[in-house]
Amino acid sequence: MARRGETIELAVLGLLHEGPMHGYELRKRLNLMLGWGRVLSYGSLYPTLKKMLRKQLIEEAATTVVSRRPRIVYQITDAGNAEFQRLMSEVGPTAWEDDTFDIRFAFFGRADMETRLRVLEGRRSRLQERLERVQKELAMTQQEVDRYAAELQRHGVESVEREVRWLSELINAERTGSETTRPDPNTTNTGQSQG
Amino acid sequence: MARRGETIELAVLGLLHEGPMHGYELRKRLNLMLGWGRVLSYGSLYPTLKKMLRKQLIEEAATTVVSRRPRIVYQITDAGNAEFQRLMSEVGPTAWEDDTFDIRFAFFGRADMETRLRVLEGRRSRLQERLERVQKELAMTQQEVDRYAAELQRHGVESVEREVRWLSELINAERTGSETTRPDPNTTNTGQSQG
DNA sequence: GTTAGCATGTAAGGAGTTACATGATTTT
DNA sequence: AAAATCATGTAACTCCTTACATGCTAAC
Repeated sequence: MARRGETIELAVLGLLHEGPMHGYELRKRLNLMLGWGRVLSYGSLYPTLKKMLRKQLIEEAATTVVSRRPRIVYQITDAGNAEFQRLMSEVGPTAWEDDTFDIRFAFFGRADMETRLRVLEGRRSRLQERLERVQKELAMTQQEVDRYAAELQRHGVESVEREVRWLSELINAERTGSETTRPDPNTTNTGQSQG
Repeated sequence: MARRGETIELAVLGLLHEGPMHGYELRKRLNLMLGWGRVLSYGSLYPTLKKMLRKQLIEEAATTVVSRRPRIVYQITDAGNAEFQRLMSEVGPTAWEDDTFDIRFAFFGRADMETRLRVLEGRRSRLQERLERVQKELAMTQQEVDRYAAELQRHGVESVEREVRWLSELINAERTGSETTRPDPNTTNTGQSQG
């Protein structure tokens, strides 16, 4: 079973799928990819790379160009590929928590449809359970909630509901095989200058 | 400067504002309040309560009814009130990260408008910076992104834009003093004890 | 009278950040 | 030549979770 710490490993394996990369670049790509929350630190990445080297999930690539800069370029091994597939198709809580779901989703292109559907549906079920639980408890604890606390609740519920709809669209798209998730290019966003 | 760990303390202080409570109840309320991410564990809460006792931010309340159950009821002290105000009005990164922003927002009813605006605007600026940074890097790294990775990006941007709009509405409501959600008769600041 | 849930705690350990330390190379 | 950024790494520390340990009380 995947411990939480394997999230970084999965991300590294997924990125190295695209081709050899060195640590610094991995960090940049990773932060861009999941930049909506935390930022991955060197103190976390480099030890992980060392560990993955030991486990032979990755290996140092032969330097093609004679060192412009002293850097260690990593590439994925066969064992690494196998581990990537194993982690991607894994079910259970670790697969649909916020962070780890995002990583998995980003690498969906390398997974088969069965896996994609399993992860998407698992995530959706989990969010729906959260919604039900909160709404039940909310109904039970019918206390005079403060205005701001109530607004936070409302906003939270709305966000999760939106996420559920997004997942449903994706699941539908997978099932029908239709490529385009959104046919209309003019959705209501494009952040106007709000003052 | 507030370390990250003071988030739980802030939450406890905010909840105890409503009245004395014991640990088990605090945990339930907290998990309901910020149930959208992690769940607070006992191993985290109880040591924090002990620590807060030592710092005299809270104290054991005299048991009014002779113990139905053996439980320790805590209530907030004057020092705790002061600390609560200090934490609420604190600026800087710790105030507008995801988790800690939610807590602060939930207790806005106990903060003055100046503080509320500062926190809301700080949070909005931060999200806008993220958006700009990501979109700039996205434009720079004009690589052929995989379909799923692109969809994840799009969804992420959309979510943050939505959050920014939400914050803008709230800021506007604060400024005009209009209470769009409901006309709440009295949510006066400077938390009144109920006893 | 036994199960389920209330209630409080501790010990061990995981996961990751911060701060530190070092040096090369590109840009100004 | 200086500053910025690229690039790698380590040590200490923080925060929190998991798992364990204990016992009460309400309900069936």
